[in-house]
Amino acid sequence: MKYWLLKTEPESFSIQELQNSPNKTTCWSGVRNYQARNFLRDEMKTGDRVLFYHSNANPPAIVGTARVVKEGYPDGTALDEHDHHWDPKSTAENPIWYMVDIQLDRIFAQPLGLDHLRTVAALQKMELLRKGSRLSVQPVSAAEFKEVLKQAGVK
DNA sequence: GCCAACGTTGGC
DNA sequence: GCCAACGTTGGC
Repeated sequence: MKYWLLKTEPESFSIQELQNSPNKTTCWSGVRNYQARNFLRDEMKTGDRVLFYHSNANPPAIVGTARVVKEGYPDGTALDEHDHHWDPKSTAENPIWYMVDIQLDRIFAQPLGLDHLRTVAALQKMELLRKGSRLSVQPVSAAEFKEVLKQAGVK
């Protein structure tokens, strides 16, 4: 099993919206970065655990966890010319962009803000904390995932 | 709103 | 293949 961190701007799609989604499940569409695409298409597997991160938020924070419930498949929003994420280079025969489905696991009682995460020794190597880190789908080590749960008070 | 850090594009 | 210009991300 692998561990991941997914970023989202809560104004775009928040963990509360995930909780209110049917089956607390959503497709993770709209990723338009090749490195992130490769993780979605090739490496994320059913059952993998996900840290859910709110970027451009007050404060920016890890706000909960989810699980991968469907592995990589073509992102339909890339094929819809009326969609904001439409990409004319992507076709049904040759899709460029991929997504997975995730299901909410839990919302943390206390969000773990960036400033707090930076103080945790065991998390100093997290990609999220690296200056200039922009990747919206990031691998997380098992030790880091475990530490985040510990910081969140999850047993 | 600012701006540093990145990724992408396209001329050459 | 280089790299300047441009667009985007995201903390602050």
